[in-house]
Amino acid sequence: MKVTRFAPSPTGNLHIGGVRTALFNYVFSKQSGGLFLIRVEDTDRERSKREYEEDIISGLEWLGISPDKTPIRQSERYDIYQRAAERLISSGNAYWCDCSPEDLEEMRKEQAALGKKPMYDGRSRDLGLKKSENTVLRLATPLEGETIVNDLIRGEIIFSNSELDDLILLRSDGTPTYHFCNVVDDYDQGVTTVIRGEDHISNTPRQIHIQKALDYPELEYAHLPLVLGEDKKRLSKRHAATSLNAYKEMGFTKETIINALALLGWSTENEIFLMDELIESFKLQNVQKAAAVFDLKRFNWVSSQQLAKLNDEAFFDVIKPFMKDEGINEDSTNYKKIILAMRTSKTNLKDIAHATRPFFFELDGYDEKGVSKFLNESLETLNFAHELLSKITEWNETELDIALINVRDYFNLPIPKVNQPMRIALVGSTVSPSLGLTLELFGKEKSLERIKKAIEFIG
RNA sequence: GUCCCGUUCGUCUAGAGGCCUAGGACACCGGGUUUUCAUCCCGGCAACAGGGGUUCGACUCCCCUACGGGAUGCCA
Repeated sequence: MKVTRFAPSPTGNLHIGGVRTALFNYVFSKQSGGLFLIRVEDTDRERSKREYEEDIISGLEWLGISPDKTPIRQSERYDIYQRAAERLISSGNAYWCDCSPEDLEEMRKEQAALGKKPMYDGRSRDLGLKKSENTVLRLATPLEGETIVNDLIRGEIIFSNSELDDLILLRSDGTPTYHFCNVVDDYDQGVTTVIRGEDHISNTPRQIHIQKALDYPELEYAHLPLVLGEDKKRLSKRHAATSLNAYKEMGFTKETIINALALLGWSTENEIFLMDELIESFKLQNVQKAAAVFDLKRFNWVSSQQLAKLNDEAFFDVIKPFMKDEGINEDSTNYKKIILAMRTSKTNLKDIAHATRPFFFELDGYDEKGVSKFLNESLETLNFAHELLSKITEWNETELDIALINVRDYFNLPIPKVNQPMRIALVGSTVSPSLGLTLELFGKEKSLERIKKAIEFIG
């Protein structure tokens, strides 16, 4: 049974890369029948905000990535870190250091000048300093030997201990640092497997040192490849929308987002799947080592496939908020029929909802190309169609199709010559569902009115 | 600078030494179906970063180089 956790710092909205990390953690734990936990790493008091924390947790909740226990918040656990620090001090694994930031700055400069790796040289280590106003607590890390990280995705990664310096556990204001809290909390929460971004690889040996000093058991690690933008730089606002909310607002369903994100760095035979299928087939060992470029086109494709899987009622449910955004309510005439007719016209819910507008609102003009190509030469056709349609009493697709054939036959024209101008008249462009259906959806009155308007437009 | 991670079609990837004439998907291009668009179906284009080894044989193993990324913070 595996216990995993997602440990975001609430310094921004839930990021799409964060969602993927959380997803992999969730799936990995669930397939072992284990637990998925959330821990808010808000030790950076300057940048952490409660609203971000809420955004992150509710975003995951929306996706169905729910924690099995109430999320914990590091800022509320300082006494716990304090106790752990005291243990380290009494066991001789940590010591107080009074070097000022300026001292350290200078030290680094000197080392850099000599072509060495800038790092704290441990000068206070054996001074036996007491805690005072400007002291930080540092971990006494092994000077020799090596630390091996056994990564579930990458295999063994070996670090020479001489590369690592004595990291700060408690700042001079007494607050604990990231590495320290992270290790204490993973232990406290009973985490077995740490799945996180690749950018944490070099942090891992440091954290292992803290673990060892505290006598904690070893953890499993898996470092996920990063998500990149088109230019192969870390995905940021410059490339595309990065927040989960943005994708939600674009009209992607949670199934789409989960599916598409799982496919970033991981693959399986059947590329379209739902959460439980993912839990069944996911293998951490199959996760890619190299970073993956985020591609919105692929997102769109997954979306079209996921939407196609939805039955009518499920589709109405997911598109409802987007219809509302367009100002279209459920009680509008032919609401459901119109949605069904337009279902496959676009790849996401927002665009589909938008595409139904001509059925609900007055046209704000005609497509120019359509006008010049079809409408201008169709005065006679439209007049005739108007006359013919006005006589129809059974206003349904079948009858209307017959009428349209009659128009075509009367003028002996190819079908598009009749249908395209009609489409322009009705929806403003040459794109619409089957014309008989389109007419049916508009209803007799509205159809005739729009054809009339088009005639007037030409005239 | 030093340490660490990585590198297969434009993109996501399959590939665990011979099954590789390197497979699939998205995108793109062409064709078909369709009253338009979309859907759907068929076809096409297109990649092992470079160089050395090891081996009878290397996309697969080793080394070097190049390139990209990360770490090197009293940020997380």
